[in-house]
Amino acid sequence: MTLHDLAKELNLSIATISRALSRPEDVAPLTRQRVLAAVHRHGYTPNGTTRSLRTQQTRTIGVVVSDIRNAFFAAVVKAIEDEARANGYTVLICNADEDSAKEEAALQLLLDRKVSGVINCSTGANLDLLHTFQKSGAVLVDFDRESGLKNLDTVVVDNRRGAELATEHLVDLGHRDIATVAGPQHLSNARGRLIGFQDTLRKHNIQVKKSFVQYGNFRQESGYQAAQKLHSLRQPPTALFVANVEMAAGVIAFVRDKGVTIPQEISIVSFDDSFWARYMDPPLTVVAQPVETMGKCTMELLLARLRGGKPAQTKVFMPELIVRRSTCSPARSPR
Amino acid sequence: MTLHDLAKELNLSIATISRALSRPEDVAPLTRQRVLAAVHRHGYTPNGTTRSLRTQQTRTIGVVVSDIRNAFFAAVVKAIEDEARANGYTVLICNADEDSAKEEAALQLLLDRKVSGVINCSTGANLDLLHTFQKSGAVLVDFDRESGLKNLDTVVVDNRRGAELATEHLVDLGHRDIATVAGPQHLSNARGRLIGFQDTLRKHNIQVKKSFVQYGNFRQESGYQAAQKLHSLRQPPTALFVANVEMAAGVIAFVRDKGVTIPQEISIVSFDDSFWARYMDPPLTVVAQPVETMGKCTMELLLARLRGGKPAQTKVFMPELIVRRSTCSPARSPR
DNA sequence: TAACCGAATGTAAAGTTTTACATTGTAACC
DNA sequence: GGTTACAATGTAAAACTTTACATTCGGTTA
Repeated sequence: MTLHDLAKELNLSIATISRALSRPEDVAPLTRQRVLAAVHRHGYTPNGTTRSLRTQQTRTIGVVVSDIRNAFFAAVVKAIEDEARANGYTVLICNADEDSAKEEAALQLLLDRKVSGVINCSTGANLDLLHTFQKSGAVLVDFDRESGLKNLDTVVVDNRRGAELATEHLVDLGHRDIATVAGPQHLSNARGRLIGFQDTLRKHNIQVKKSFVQYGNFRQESGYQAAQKLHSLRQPPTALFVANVEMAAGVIAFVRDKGVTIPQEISIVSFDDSFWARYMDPPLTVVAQPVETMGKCTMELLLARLRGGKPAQTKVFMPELIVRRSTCSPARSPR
Repeated sequence: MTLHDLAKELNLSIATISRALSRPEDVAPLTRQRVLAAVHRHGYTPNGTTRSLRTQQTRTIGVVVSDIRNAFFAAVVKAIEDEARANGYTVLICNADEDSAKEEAALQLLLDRKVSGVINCSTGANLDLLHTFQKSGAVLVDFDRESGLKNLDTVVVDNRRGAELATEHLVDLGHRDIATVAGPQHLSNARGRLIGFQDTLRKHNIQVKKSFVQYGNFRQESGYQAAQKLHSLRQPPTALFVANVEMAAGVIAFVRDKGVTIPQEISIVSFDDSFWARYMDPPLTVVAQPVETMGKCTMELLLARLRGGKPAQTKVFMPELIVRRSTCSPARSPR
């Protein structure tokens, strides 16, 4: 059922039908009624594809996240979507799995679809594609990580500060053998978290052992492996700062497999909070990001940009340490 | 940058450019090379919107779920998306929040977008809209709940069996005062779970008290409220079967707020498993669904349907009881 | 009554791609 | 050499909507 069909049925021109739907005041009341009745009778819906073609805008925002099952991203996406929908935009979610090839595929898809904007949790690769986006007139926003591109809005948490908060907390408890499961260093957030960790230790004159810095890829399995490596060390750490929830999940899986007790044998503090962190055994001490606010803000910036005007800006949100029970003073006294 | 622009630049017709990209063998090797070079040089991407218009297919599948933050749906969506992408389809995710008005908006959006198919976790309202979909030629699949429509593929878990498993487990432990936090009864899965619960109790000659059946809406807050009501009963239950994870989260939040101990004071078994359930305090006894398999299967059915042929079918998956430590025998002896 | 006005409706173009059909040019064959 | 055949490319229509501009027609004004 198209405008054409309706026009024929009602003996009107397609223009009149179109107008009856989009600018009711431009059409005689009686005509409008007839049109509306027919539309309803046939369950007609304008073809969004064609409208996009004609109006040259898809009113769609692409969001590239690493994994929608990750509670952090799920929450962000929800916030983004609510805000988008409220403004008449649709959100297209793509999983990149922290894999630059998949990210490329996702971006290519969004490019094909001529989205109005992209919220990118970049792997840092694919700069060329992102650049193509900008040239195409799409609005780009970096979220969670900085792609390194110029002239785009950026929404991040203060990663160094978050790591400081976490590390400081461990040091305060008396730990000296503190390790970290860091994220991939090509990501700005992972770098920030590692630097915050290292700086804090140095500030307290604690040597940063190389073996105490394990690198993961922000995904669960890598957390498991990192924990494994740390555990097999001659002198394992008494405390651990994990750079994101997913890896923390992996760490916890390993620790449980091994029967290591938290926090007595190892204190754990992780970046990112989630509903479950609170009810875990033991409840997890975490560095929480204001997820909903950040998601909403991201979309607001994007929409503002779309409406034109405003120059690009960077919003840095403050993380918060939530002390629960996965951290305590070390059993063996510090050397 | 459009075909037109490229054509002008290369002094070819748009048809040739189009062919060079979509059916390389129909074009002279040299020409193809020239085209490819230009395409690459300009970062040209065919306009997906227009292509959809021309080919009359969007290669997009809409998925309507209640909340993407719900671990069950997050996992399902991931599985669906992977399978879709592997087959050249894009997935459009919509949140309905178990709210029929929001579901309507979501379906309307998908209708506008002329999606090729819809995977619907229906609230059961909006049958008319779903019907419009079918008339429009889109393929519909019911997931998790049955909309009641005829002639569509359906993927569900055996809800009665799941509830039986859970309830039987509680009865076996010696519980007689068993309550349930049921889902909204207009949803087929919620009905199945309640019936399985009731039948099992009856089978064991246990009276099903009215006050022991609390109804929630499958969302967290309603779990909290239901727990509250059960807790305030003169004679509270010693065991509880919760009909989904989200409500279980609410129940746990309440139970913790009140300082009630699990499982000593109350045994809890919930529908749906998640990574965290295992590491909670105590680890949660659950009825698990084969989430990934179900998600993948759903998409496979949909794609098969899209390719034509196959009549609609219903796949019922078997749930599995995973006993962890949130259930034990009751402290007070059964009356 | 002629001229004009405005409301209601119609006409047609544009947006970009795909593809059936048409055209061109060249090589092969008799 | 003229016909055939085929490969390469071109032409133009179609997909459906929005919208600038054009037309129609009843009524108002001088």
